[in-house]
Amino acid sequence: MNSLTEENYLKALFNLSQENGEVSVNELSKHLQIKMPTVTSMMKKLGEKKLVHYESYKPLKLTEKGRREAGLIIRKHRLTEMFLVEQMSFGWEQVHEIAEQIEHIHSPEFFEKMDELLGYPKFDPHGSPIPDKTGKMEWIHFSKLSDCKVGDNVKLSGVTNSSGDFLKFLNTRELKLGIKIKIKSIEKFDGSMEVSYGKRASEHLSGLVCERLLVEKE
Amino acid sequence: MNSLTEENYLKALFNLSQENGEVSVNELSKHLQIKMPTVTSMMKKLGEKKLVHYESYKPLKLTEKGRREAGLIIRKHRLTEMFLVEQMSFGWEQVHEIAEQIEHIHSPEFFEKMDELLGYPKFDPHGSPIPDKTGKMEWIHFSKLSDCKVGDNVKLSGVTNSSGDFLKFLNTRELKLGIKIKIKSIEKFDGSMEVSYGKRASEHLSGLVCERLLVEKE
DNA sequence: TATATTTGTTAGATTAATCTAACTATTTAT
DNA sequence: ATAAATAGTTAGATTAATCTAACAAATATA
Repeated sequence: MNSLTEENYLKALFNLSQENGEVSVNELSKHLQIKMPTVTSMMKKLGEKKLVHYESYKPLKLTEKGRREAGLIIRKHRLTEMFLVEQMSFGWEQVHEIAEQIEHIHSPEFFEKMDELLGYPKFDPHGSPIPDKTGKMEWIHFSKLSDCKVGDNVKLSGVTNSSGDFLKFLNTRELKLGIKIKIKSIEKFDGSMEVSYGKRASEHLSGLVCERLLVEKE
Repeated sequence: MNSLTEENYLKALFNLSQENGEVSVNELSKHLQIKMPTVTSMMKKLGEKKLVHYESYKPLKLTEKGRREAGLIIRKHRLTEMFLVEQMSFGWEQVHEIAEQIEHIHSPEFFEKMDELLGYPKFDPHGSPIPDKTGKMEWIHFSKLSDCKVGDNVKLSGVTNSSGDFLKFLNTRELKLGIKIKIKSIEKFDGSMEVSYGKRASEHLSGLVCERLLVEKE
């Protein structure tokens, strides 16, 4: 059994290694806001538990076992977010903080029931995939809105940032998952876009926002 | 903010002091399965935080503040049990373990929402009263079935023990809250009873079981 | 390549929560 | 009323998770 603290390290490693599979001590330290020596010693401990491949001065990598355990924590987190939105009518901007705590509950039956009540969802309210019961996660190929071209018609399918402030901003613009967006023009130097969607004929989205919106091309 | 550990001491004190308002270090130690010296030192700490009246060799008493904070934890526990039974269709024998963990979640909105979805319940699935938002709990005057007389017609309104085994036993006998029970005879020397209820014309209940069933006289 | 910067590790201290062993106070029973 | 039993406390050790200070390795830069 892993401690709550260990679970948080595993989860952070899982999330950070999404790109290249490797994470530096420094990166992990910054992400968790925990000083590097503390991270080093935890990595040694997780190394002994065969959850992380640890060697001095080498980048960190989760083992297969580590990836599985981390995936299961993230599964609990995302199922919880979905449950809060779908069954308890929370807004998608409210659920991260609560799920951050509930993901550490030890009760297979509890999450099994959530999954069942939700109809075995594949994505959470922010469009992130929910790992399966073995901790495995299908990786998805959504594009960033910022990588699209003028004239593209796309479907908003996810966000790369679940901070309350960002999601509240999207709420004010009626930007929710599933809507169709048409790109009317792109401002080269700052990456901002002029788009239309729903009842909004013309909206300006900053480069930062476009970077954070994940879309599927039709 | 109290730690999870502190919360568990507060809750235990609250539950144990239901009778006389005072608890011995020994009692608390046994209940929590934590050695007495550890309990003593935690009591000093809670004393400094003004949650407990602590004096060497004197019985322990929660302060007003301590009683409020403990009541709020128990509120979260009981709301959770109710939510698990009513909204997630768990059995009443399954919910204690899960609620034991969820009671430590810090999120007023989460429990507020539960309360609302449940229609502001006053009792949990085992018939225990749910403290209000200020941590105050109405004390209730249910009698034990074992204190009733032959011929009494009573309503089963609560249980004093929420262990899975006991509740599963009640399930097998179709004994659930709300049913009407008629006492047909009492065995003096062991306190066991012959009763009838629902479709069961004659059932034998041991003295131990009768001690644990709370009823309201008509 | 030599130096400076950044990254990572070691050593040692701190805090919370726990324990055991030894001692003291209170309560119970003869 | 004294001895025995029970309850409570003190002292000191342990473990997990954190920190700072000092040092070492790796990387970037001049």
